[in-house]
Amino acid sequence: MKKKDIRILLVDDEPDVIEIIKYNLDQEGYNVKTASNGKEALKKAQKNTPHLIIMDVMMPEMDGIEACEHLRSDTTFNDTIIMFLTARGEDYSYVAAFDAGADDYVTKPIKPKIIVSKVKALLRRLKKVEVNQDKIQVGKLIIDKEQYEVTHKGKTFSLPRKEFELLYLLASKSDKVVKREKIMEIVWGSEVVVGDRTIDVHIRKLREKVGDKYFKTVKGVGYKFVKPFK
Amino acid sequence: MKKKDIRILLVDDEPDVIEIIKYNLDQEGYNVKTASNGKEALKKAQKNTPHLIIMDVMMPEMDGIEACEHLRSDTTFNDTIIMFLTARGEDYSYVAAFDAGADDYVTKPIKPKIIVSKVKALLRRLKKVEVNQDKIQVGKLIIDKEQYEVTHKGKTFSLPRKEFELLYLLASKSDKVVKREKIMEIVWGSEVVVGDRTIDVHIRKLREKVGDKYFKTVKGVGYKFVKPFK
DNA sequence: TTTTTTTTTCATGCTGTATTAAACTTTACT
DNA sequence: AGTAAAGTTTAATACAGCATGAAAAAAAAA
Repeated sequence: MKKKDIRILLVDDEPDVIEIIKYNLDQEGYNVKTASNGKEALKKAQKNTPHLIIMDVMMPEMDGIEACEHLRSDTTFNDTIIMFLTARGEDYSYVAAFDAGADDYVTKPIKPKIIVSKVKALLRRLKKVEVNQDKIQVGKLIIDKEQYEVTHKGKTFSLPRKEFELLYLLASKSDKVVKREKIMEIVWGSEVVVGDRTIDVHIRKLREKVGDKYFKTVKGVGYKFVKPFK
Repeated sequence: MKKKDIRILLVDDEPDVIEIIKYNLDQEGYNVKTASNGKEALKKAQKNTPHLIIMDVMMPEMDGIEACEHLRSDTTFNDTIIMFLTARGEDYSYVAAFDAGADDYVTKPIKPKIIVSKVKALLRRLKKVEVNQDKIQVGKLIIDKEQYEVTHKGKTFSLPRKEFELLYLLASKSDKVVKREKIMEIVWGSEVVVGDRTIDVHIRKLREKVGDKYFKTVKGVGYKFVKPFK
């Protein structure tokens, strides 16, 4: 995932704090939204599903602890990391914050360097969570068998079953030729008898929808999924 | 996972620090091992694969940063959370620690309450994966298995058993396709033989009652519960 | 029991997918 | 180059798979 695709929600009632942190995170290239209290934060979070929420504890309308509890009860935000900001010396807040489900805690005054460092560390974890065995990524192409969806250059679309399975098969053995008989066996099953042209036609569809360059035909043998740059 | 099955490795060269933290974590019921320098820590970690390592930065033999780098280069410890301890005022260490792959950072002097709180917060993620909650919230939809009730946009209503179980199954795997056979197996049980259309009809009921947008059909495969805003 | 609710089946029509046929193009080989 | 074999492409057709309405069957409630 690219930095600009990482969504951060910054919540504080003090505009100064917002400004300085936003500036530093913008510099790093993150996608930063802001809110000025817990209630607004919840709304924006619903729309946005941020990867990371940096939130002041003390705020009007709804404080950070309460907002955090709300977020933690919604599975939508299971993977959202919540980091709190607070003034020094409110020790009990530590406990309350972590009990509410916070992942991290920073005391004011803010040191931008530290915030950025922490953000990087917290997001490192995010990347690991993303891993899912049924997902193949080749260059800009992501094939997700769990969701039965394909993402190509940022656009997500679904494919008919046979087409999807054919694509998945080829991509999972990328750069290796898959023999026609093998394709037949796996995508169509060994009992079903369909003509040989059927495979061709499905390949054709994939070339249309996904991109010609990915599919190389090896005459007399089968097809090969290739990484276009290599 | 039970608390006593959560392995924590505590690394510090000062016996006093070890003692006070170990005491508090023992109280909480965690399985705590200790080491007094980085080298020893690596050895014990290899044997033990801890879930969490709490480690002093400054130590003889091998310091925490170096140990952390070693650990981070070994995929065995991909899921191990590393938390650093250090004396106050060494700001630069923050950055070094996080760059080495630390997940968290606590400054001495140690406040046991805070350590325990942080430990809980860090381990919450670990647990979440396994906890079998019987209340799911996805966006504005709350599904309560204990009450067999659903709350949607503030309105609460109950659903017939099969409908509820189907909804629960799909929502608990939201964004993932659940195959028809899987649905059949879980909602109806492997012995019962009912027609394939039965599933369709129940989906229809859910679409009527809960909202069309949540349910996506994946032809030839099954159904998928989607978060509408995404 | 009767009544109501829930679950399942069935029939129909529609949509998009899978398949085949056929004409055309490329590749491999003599 | 000439020819056969293999693959591509287009279009036409068959049909799987599902939504839908209605209604029977089963289970629960009254």
